[in-house]
Amino acid sequence: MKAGKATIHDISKALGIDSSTVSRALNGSPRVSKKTKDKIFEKARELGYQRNNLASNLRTQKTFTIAVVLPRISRYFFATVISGIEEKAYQAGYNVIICQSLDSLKREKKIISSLISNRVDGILMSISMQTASFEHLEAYMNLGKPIVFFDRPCNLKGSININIDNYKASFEATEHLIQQGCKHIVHFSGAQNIELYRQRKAGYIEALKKHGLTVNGDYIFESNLSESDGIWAAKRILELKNVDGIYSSNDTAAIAAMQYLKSKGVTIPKDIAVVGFNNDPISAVIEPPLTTINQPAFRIGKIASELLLKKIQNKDTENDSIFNVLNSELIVRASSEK
Amino acid sequence: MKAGKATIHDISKALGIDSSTVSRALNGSPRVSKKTKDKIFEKARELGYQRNNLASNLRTQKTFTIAVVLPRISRYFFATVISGIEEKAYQAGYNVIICQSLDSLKREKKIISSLISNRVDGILMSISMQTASFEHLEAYMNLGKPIVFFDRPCNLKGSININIDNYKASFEATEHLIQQGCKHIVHFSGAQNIELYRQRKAGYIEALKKHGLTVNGDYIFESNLSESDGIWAAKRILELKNVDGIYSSNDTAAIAAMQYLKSKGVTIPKDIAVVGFNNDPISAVIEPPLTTINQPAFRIGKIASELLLKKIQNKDTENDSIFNVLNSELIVRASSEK
DNA sequence: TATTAAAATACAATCGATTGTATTTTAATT
DNA sequence: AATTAAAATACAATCGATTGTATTTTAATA
Repeated sequence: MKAGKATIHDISKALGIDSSTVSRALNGSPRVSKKTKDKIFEKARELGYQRNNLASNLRTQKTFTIAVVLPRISRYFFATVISGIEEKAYQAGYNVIICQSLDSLKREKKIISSLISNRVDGILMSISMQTASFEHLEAYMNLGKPIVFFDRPCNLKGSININIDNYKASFEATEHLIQQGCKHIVHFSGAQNIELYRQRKAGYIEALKKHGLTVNGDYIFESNLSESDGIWAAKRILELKNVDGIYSSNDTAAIAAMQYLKSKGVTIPKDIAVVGFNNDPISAVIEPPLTTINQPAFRIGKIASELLLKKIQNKDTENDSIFNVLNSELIVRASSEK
Repeated sequence: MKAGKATIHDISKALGIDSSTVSRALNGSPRVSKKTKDKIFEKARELGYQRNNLASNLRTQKTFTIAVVLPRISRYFFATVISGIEEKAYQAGYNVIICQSLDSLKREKKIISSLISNRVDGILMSISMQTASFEHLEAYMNLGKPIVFFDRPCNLKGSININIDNYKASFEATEHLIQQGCKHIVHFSGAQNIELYRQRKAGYIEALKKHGLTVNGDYIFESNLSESDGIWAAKRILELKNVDGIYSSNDTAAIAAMQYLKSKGVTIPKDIAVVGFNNDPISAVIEPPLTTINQPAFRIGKIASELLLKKIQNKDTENDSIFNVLNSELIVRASSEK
C-alpha cells in the first residue's frame, strides 16, 4: 500500500481495534489506555498515516482555516500584513489561505463563494477598489462566521475594522507640504466608493482649508493608483504648470510620477515636493528619498487575526461594530523638504 | 434557517425529490429532466445553497486545489510567479493555496504535512534555503500526487523543474563585469545545498577562469542574501580594499550593499561596479540603476502550473525527470558601466 | 469471592455529497 | 391495449473521521 493513503480503518484492521478507539487515541483522548495508544501510534507511523482533514472537518464542522482576501500580495504593505496574520494564526494552530482579488469585484465574489464552499472559519479582508455593495460578504456572515476588515474599512453593521486614522494621517501629510511652502498641491486619490480614499481626500481638503488655500477639483486625480496611473498623473501635472506639491494616496503612484517628472527635468523637491503613503521599501531608495506615511502593517495583521480568532472562538460575543484605530507616522525624507 | 447552511437534503426534503437527483441536477447531469432541474435550481437559490466542498471532495477524492510553497511572497519575483500560476489555475477551475516557508525547513515540513492532510491535488514549489533532504516531499509524491519545482530545481527522480539556465546567466553577468574592466569581483552566493546557488557560483567561477582571473574563496560570500546580509557583505568588501566589482545572487543583497557603500563614500560604478539578480522593481529606481538579470517570472508561473495541471490530469504519464529551461536576459544599467 | 465502580473498548449514527444499481414513469411501437 | 425501450427518479453504499451510547474488561472494595 502507498504510504499516506492509510486511514484509521487500516490501523483499526491491522490491530483489531475499533476505529473509534483509533481516532480517540490519535487525538489524545484520555479514554484510551497508554498501552493501546502506543500500539496505535506505532502502527500509524508504520503506515505513514496522515489524518484526512476533509473527513475530519466535515464531521466537526471546523476547518481551522482562515482566509486573507486582499487586492494583491505584491504590495509590500499587504505582504507585511500577511506576515503578521500568519504569525498569530500559526501560533493558534490555524491555517491561512491567501487570496488576491486584484481589485476586481468579480474575482472577489468568486473567492468568497469558494471560501464558503470550503467552509473556512473566518475571513480577514481588505476589499477591492470596485466593491461598493456587500451581499457576497453578508452571505458569508449569515453563516455565523466572522469577517474582520483591515486597511480598507467597511461600514457593514457588526463589522470589525482595523486601520489607521486615514483622515488624520492625510491631514498631517498635506499640512507638512503646506509648511514647506507649497501652494498648489495635487492629490492622487483612489476609488471614491472606498471609505479609505474618501477619508484621505477629506484630510487633504481640510488641511488646505485650514491654511486658506483654495480647494480645486482639477487638482484631485482619481485613479487606481497603479504605476501607469502615476505616469498619467505626472503628465497632467505638467499641463497644469503651477503645481508645487503632490500628496499621493500610495507610494506606487507617487514614485512612478516622480520618475516621470525627473525624466522631464523637474527637480524634486525644489520644483515639486512629493509625499506618498505606505512606506514601501522602494520609497527609501529612490532619489530623492520619498516622504511617506508608515502604517504598522505587521501589527495590523497581528491584531486583525487576533480579533478574528477571538470572534471565531466565542460565538456568543456581541455584534457591535468595532473600529480599531492604530497610530501611523509621517516619515519626512528629502522629497518634501524645500 | 440561515442562508448558506442548506444542504442537498434540505432541497430534497423541500421538493420531495431524492437527494441523489438533487446532486445530479446541480451538477448538470443529463439524467435529470429539465423540469426537475429548474425546480431544484430555483429552490437552491431560494435557500442560498452552496455546495459543501468538504463533503464533495471527500467523496470524489479530488479537491481541485493546488498549492504554491515558496520562501516568501514579499519578493517581487515570487509574487509575479504566483500571478502566472493563478492565471492558469483559475482558468482551469482550480483553487490556489499560497504558503510561505520563510526559508525554514521546519516550516516547510509543517506546510507539506498540512497539504497532505488537506489532500491538495498538486504542489508547485521553490524549496527553502535549508532544504537538503526530501523525505517530506517524497511522502507527498508517494500519494501519487505531483510536485513541480520552479526557480530552485530539485534532483529528485521523476521531478519536473522549471527554471532559467542559472549557470549561463551567471557566466554572462560576470563576464559583463570583466568586460567593464573589473579585476577583483566579489560574489554574493546563497546556501550551497541549493542547486540554484551552486550553479550561479559555478558560472561566476568559470567566467573568471575563462578570462584568466584568479578565483579566490575569500571573494565568495555565502549568506541568505537578505538585506542585513548585504550590509554585512559591504563591510567585508571595504576591508578587502581592492574590490572593484560585485556580482550578487539577488537584488535585495546587492541593493543593501550599494546603499551602504554609497553611504561610506564609494562611487558606483566607478569604484565598484554592481550586478544583481531578479530585476526587482527597486533595481530600476535606485541610483545608479542596478544592472540585473531578468527572469520571466510570470511565464515561469504559467508554465509551471500548466505542467502541474497536465500531470494531475493524466496520471498515466511517464515518470521521467523534466528540466524546462527558460531564457533570461541581462539588463545592463548604470551600476555596472564604467 | 462476590459486588461494583471505573476504565477501556466497541457499536453505530453522523457530517454532505456522489454514484452504481434498481425501480418507476413515460412514451413509442406494434 | 399490450409490449418494450428509454428516460427519469429512487435506493443505498461510500468517502474517512468523530462522538454519544452501550458493552466489556479491569481493578478496587467489602
